[in-house]
Amino acid sequence: MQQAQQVSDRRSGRPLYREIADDLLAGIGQGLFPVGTLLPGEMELIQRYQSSRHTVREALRVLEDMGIVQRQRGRGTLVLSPEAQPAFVQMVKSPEQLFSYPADSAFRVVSEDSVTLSGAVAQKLKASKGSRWTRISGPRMFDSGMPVCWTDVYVLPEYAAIARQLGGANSRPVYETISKAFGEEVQKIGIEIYASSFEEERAKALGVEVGSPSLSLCRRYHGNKGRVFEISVSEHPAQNYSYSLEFTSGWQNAGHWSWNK
Amino acid sequence: MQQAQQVSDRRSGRPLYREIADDLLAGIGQGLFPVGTLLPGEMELIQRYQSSRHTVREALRVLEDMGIVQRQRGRGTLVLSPEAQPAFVQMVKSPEQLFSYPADSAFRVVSEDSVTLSGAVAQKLKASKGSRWTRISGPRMFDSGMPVCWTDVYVLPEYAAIARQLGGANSRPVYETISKAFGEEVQKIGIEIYASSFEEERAKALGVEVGSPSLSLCRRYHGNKGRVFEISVSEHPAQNYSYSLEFTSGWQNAGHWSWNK
DNA sequence: TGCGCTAATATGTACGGACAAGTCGGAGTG
DNA sequence: CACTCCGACTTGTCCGTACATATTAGCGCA
Repeated sequence: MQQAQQVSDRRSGRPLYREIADDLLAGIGQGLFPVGTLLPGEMELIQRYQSSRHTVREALRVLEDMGIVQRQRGRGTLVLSPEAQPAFVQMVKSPEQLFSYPADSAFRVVSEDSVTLSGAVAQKLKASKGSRWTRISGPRMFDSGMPVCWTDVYVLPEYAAIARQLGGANSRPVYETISKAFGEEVQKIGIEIYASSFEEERAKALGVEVGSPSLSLCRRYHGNKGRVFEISVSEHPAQNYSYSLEFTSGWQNAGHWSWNK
Repeated sequence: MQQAQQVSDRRSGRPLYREIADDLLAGIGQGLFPVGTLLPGEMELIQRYQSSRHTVREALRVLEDMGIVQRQRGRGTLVLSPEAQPAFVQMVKSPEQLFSYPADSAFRVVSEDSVTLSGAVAQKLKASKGSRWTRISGPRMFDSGMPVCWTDVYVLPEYAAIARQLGGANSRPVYETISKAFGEEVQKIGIEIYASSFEEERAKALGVEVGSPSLSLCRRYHGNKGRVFEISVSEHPAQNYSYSLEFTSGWQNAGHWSWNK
């Protein structure tokens, strides 16, 4: 069936380049073109499918956009993955949207200290036990006086200086402040969401009942070489905070970045 | 500068189609082609840049992959966004991973009834007040007896029949069962996460303390024409459940889905 | 006014050709 | 044996053409 000299009847209503892509995909899935090997060259595919180079390249482009293959000039088309990976993708225009802190709220720094992570905290932050961080803590309140959350921000000791730039008039996210000051480019953000309940001290600071449910978000920011340079933990009163996401059906894709040297 | 008769010198080392894409991008950013309007047609761009249709289309394809424009046969190229949007993208290979329910757990249906949404519930589900749904409720437990969560699944009345296929041996997600049985293709999934505390009835069913914190997830599944066909609400005991996400810097992309009817 | 048909226009698909540029192995040379 | 260079091969870029198909506006007609 697959790899026939010609792709079936051509009355399917599907474009030829899609038929070819499907056929190649099936061939990859069946092990005709194992992962890690090179696909037949364009010229060979042209003969195989009795088609034009343009059409064959269009088919290969589809596979590339799906993340199935990777093409490289002068070398060939490398098989990366055995099957189509329809992916649900969430889009966030900027890391800022991962915060979604209300604009009419402000962060107030109440403490800044240097800490060495104990086992329990290290596990919660997914950081290595014994590592040293500068911790900046305080509540975020609406201008109206309503509490937004309590936040603990952990940054690398060498970035401790940014503590003085936070709070008050500066409503920019911490990662952005660090990014500008030290040239860290955010490459990845990990978020963990869990529920808990407020212990006494923080409940008092936010003016909520002790033991009332809280929604906590732990965000880990990876910088230039994948190194985690900031971890923040925010604890929100449950009744006025929720976190929403939206995923859209699509393909994974890796394309159109600047290969140019 | 932008929209010159020819794109600068062509000695930049960058491919012509990228130069054209950059030029169009600059034009969009400067308001020459406002968001919501149509870009000049391919033929006009060919004249403008003194290039071939193939090259112009390649440039437009770049913009489309970046999410800047959307192309539509017979209509034109619509400007969607004013600028390149390096986006943080979360990839989930399949909607199934949005569940991440442990394999060694099972859903037990304890009730199935037809409900008309009251204002409060409708607001929580983000559905219209007064709309009718079939609600399937029950706990999900580990094989060991530990509670995973309590789940309320709301499906369109015409899909009520799937209730009989749930629970017990069928550990597949509800959306998948509906998808197969009725041909709904999941196009979008919205998730809202919030914290709450267990009320008596469910606390008893799951064997947790009344009033203990819970992590709740409300998932809304959009089907063929964007219509919501399933809403599920899961309430997890906080101490043994967290939700984690990972975002990677990349391009937003929307391509190669099956437009085919 | 409202409807349906038609023509113009836009993008999608598919064919053809040519040259550029990167990769890799083998022939040739020291 | 190690190194360089060259040529074969592969994908990238770019040009040309033709026809298919979806959309829309406008015309004609009831």
